[in-house]
Amino acid sequence: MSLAQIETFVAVVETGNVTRAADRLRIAQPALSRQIRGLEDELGTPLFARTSRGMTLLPEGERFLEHARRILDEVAAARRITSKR
Amino acid sequence: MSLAQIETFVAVVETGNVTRAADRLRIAQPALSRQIRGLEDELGTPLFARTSRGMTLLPEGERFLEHARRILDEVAAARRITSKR
DNA sequence: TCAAATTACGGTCGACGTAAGGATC
DNA sequence: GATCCTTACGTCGACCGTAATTTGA
Repeated sequence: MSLAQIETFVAVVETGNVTRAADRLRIAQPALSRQIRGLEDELGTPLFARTSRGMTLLPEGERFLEHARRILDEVAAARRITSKR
Repeated sequence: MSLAQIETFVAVVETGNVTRAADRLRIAQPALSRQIRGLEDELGTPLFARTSRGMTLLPEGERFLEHARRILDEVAAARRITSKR
């Protein structure tokens, strides 16, 4: 699991769509698609249902999302340890 | 910043020593040393003081450590979303 | 047939390990 | 001189982007 995968996951959740998530993160769709796939493989369960309109969260994805957001928040805070005051 | 760097950082804090941290994580010392250096470079501040006995945390390192532990805890929890019940 | 995701494929860049180098006691 | 950490250097694997393929409305 990588921070890039977690950021990607959240972007897909928020855009509902791999294409728009890729635009937002400025990387190509296939790279993003592979990151999601790799994450699901590692967890051993799908996080999204693929529809013809895009990706929608499954219950496992909802649970993962809670942790993902906390991780990204903590990472952002960790980056700021130096700029306090 | 990567999860590997964060894990490495915590291992160095807990062992007080790059050599023992490398043993614990089963990677070579230079790789571990580079991860710490890269982390410090990215943050723009040293996290450890280098002594002849090993590495001791600086105040910035103490602050980083709080976030690092929460990140690793959340990652562990995120990995477990699938094994609930 | 359009819009979406995925798979194939080749290239590049990062990160590793071994080995050598410094520094401190 | 022993015990740390760091720098040098060559190699290999992971990940990216372009292009082709697949799937569904």
